[in-house]
Amino acid sequence: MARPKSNDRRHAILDAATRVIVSHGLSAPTATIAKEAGISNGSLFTYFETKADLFNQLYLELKTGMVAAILKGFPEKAELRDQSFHIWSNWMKWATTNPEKRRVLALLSVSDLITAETRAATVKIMAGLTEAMERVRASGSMRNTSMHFFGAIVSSLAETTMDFMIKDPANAKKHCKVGFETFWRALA
Amino acid sequence: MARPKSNDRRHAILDAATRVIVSHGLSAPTATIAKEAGISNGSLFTYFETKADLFNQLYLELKTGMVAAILKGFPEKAELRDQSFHIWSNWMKWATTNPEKRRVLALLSVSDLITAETRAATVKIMAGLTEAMERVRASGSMRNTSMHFFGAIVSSLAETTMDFMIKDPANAKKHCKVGFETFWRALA
Amino acid sequence: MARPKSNDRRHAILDAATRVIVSHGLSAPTATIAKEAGISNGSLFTYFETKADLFNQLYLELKTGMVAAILKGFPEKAELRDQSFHIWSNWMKWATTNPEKRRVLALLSVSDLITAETRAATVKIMAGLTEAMERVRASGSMRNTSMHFFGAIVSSLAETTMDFMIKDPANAKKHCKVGFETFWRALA
Amino acid sequence: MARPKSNDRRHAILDAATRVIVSHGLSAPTATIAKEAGISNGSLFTYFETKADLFNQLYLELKTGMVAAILKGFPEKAELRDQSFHIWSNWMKWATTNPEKRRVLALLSVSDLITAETRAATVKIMAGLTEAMERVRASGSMRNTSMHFFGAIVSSLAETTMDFMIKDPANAKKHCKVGFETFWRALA
DNA sequence: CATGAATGAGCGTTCATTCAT
DNA sequence: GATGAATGAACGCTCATTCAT
Repeated sequence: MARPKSNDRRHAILDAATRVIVSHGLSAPTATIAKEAGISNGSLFTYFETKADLFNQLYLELKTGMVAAILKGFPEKAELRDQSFHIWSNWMKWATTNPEKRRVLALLSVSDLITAETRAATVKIMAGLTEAMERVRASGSMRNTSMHFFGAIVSSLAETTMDFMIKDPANAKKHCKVGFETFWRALA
Repeated sequence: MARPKSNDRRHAILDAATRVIVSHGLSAPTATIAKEAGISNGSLFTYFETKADLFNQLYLELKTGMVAAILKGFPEKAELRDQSFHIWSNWMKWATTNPEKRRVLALLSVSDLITAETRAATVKIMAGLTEAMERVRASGSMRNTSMHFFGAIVSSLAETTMDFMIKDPANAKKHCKVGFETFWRALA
Repeated sequence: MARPKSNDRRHAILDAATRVIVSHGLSAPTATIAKEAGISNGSLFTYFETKADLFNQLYLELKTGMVAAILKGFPEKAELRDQSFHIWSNWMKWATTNPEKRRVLALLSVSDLITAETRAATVKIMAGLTEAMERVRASGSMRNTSMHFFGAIVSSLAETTMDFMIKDPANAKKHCKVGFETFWRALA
Repeated sequence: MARPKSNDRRHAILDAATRVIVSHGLSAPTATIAKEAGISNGSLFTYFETKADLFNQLYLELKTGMVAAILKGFPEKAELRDQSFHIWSNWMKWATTNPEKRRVLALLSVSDLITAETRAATVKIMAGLTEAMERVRASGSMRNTSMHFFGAIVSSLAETTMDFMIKDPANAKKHCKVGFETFWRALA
């Protein structure tokens, strides 16, 4: 039944890609990624048809992990502000704990290697998070604005806050708090 | 500071680069940029030492133009809210009028071709804008937060708003207003 | 002489190779041939040591089949012209009935994958046919020319005729006849 | 005005390709051809857009040269048989003098890299030769057969004869004569 | 100073063959 | 014996940069 395609290897490639992209950007050679993953250049293509395929799957993987981290332990019954803060702080924790993953996600997001299908799949992945946020929007100042716009504003505030938490870790906690308060003032 | 040879040609190249980057991304061949500028591939390198050099200068050029557009007709004596709205709407106008330039600026910003020196130079270019915003910050909810953080938050709200104005031009005016109000709520 | 393992599988591979070569040329991947034969890529190499080996055996197989078809029902006692026509028409029938096999044989013939040994083995395979033709030669205009040359001339006339019968099937019968008459005029 | 594209270099590449194809077949690496031509691998592509382009142009070049050699000194007013013999012997001379070119032409002819356009262009190149042969056909045994078929038959007899002249140079002259007589018997 | 040919390192991908399962 | 993942050399082509004209 032959050596089965190993999930470990698949993940080794994905992890290697993350590391290599951080240092070489999206133009990271597939050969470098393969070497970093401890496999031969050719083997990479038994797990991913093309470089673009690898990057699309990586994007989905990272996004999925991020959303899972954000929603972990979500307090279904808590007040809106507490629910919001839960999301906010989990998000910040994920970003500061995984700055490489965050960086790669950012690079991939603006890359034109990511297909429309992949972007569409993202919507599904984000569904849980979107739903939780929807409740904040519906009862706040932006109740007349589209969820799309609202979500984008939240994202941008969050990303900006993360940037500062990572750039200036000494004041990370403070930045986190200021960011959240700004968010709450703007959107609640 | 290095502006020898024909300035027309230099600008022709910079403009061509903008157009070509929009359609081909940052991996656009220098030869394509040269052709678009109506010069030979070799000539490009008498105006810009390397491709990275060209991109850094383009970045500065675009940023300078953007800031000038934002500050044009700034009402020195007006109330804070009006000053803020002036900046905000000029910014939006520039972005919607020059979507290509904005797109290129965004691509360059996340590119690792832009050097630390260039990023440092940006601070000077932004000085006028920063100063104007500083007054908003100092008297608002973020008076205890660094100007850096504040500026980044403003930027991110502005960029998000622009995205929607460009993506959904039918509701551009509405997006612009909602964006500004969110900004004011968050930061004033 | 090396005919281990399942002969069914061996023939499945040879048949698959014929089909795949027709559509992909001699650069057809062994993996494609294996898949077409319904086996795994690795298995192909338990039946044929190398791709070249596979192609050499295929060449011999096709040639053998062709000669058998040509000689089938050979009228040992008939007149020379009738014997000649028997060969000619059987040859044409084989070619028009098996255009794929003919095409592959042609490709293999000019390929440098076919070894000298294989080419030598061909002589044996052709022995029956050569012998039959020898009688035509010995009593005709080329009686002073080597059998080799004679055989090559016949082949080339035959191949040319086949080309036209296959390319222009509507006139196949006519081409066949014209070809034979040319042959007879030239060689008898 | 920059270094102009050199025709010498172009021909150096074409000649190098001929030599390399003879020893490596059509799968000859472009890098090997470039090195043989004494230029860098990249330079090859300033003269020929793709490998296929190079091969198509080579095909045309070789064919043109062959036809010119065949028609050289064609005796417009001679008798048909003498005209035919002129063509025949020039053809044989070209083939035996340029066995490499002939071999490459043969390989290219059956390759699927040669486009329909190139094959169409061949017809024009051959026009002079076709015309001369047309007269032989029209007055001979194949007067009721298409020129296409006739031409193909002539070609195949010629090619077969060449093979033997090259393989067995000691008897080249004899083979040449036998070949021509066979041709004349068959077609006149 | 303009031109565009020359250079050669570099990349994504393929594929015959091997070998762990 | 069958399977198919693993291997790594090989290839066509690109492109930033240099330099002869």
